[in-house]
Amino acid sequence: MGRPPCCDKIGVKKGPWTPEEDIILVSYIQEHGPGNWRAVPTNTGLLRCSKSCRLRWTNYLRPGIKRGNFTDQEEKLIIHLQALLGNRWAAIASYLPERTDNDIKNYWNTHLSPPSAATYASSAENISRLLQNWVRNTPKVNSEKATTTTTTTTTTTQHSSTALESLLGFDDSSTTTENSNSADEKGPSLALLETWLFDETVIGGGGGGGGGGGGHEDLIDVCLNDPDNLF
DNA sequence: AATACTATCAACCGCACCTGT
DNA sequence: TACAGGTGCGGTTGATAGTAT
Repeated sequence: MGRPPCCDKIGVKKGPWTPEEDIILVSYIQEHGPGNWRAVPTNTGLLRCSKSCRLRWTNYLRPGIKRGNFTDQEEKLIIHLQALLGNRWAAIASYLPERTDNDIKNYWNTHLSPPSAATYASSAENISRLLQNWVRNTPKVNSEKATTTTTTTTTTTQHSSTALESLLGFDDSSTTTENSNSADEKGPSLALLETWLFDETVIGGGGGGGGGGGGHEDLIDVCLNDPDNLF
């Protein structure tokens, strides 16, 4: 069933991009906008495959990308989101608009990956415990917000820890809903979790502290007050 | 000063999903 | 409804820079 490759292997340049290529790509996209990647190599004369052009744009050339070290807040957010969403880097990146999925993925693999993941929430029980704690401590605001999304889910969450597990998809029987959609298309349960996630009292969690800076609050503010901005 | 080792990042590859015909 | 093409995503690899010996 061989599907043809996205581009001819012959005559396609690989490896690092040169500044000249970057300029060509950027000016083309400035003129035509991103999209129709298939046409980009043809129209620009770049000897690159369409995927390579898209990748270069989204990971490097796209305006608004923040490079350099991740802040404490970003790191915490990534850890939280990874625990919730798994390795869905694109979905995680949507919460960090200034970072690319590739960046986040690299950061996770080099700084955070297996040990942190294991210690943070390696098991269903762990997450379930966290969520039970959340349910216990959740201010009404959260419930109300969640309720606006869906009342049935809210009532369910408040009463059963097994339901919490199934919400997260630990129960195989619930995988249909879980798998059918990507994280971008948030179901009610995810909306709940998001609310929990961005609730600073939970994140700050009693304590710890590492110094919750204003930057974190800013980020949360954006998430809570202007979520559209994130997508 | 030279070499070896490690960490980081950019880019590629293949698969899965989405959309149009 | 089925098929084909395009796009997006996640995993992996290779190159380079930085650090230690």
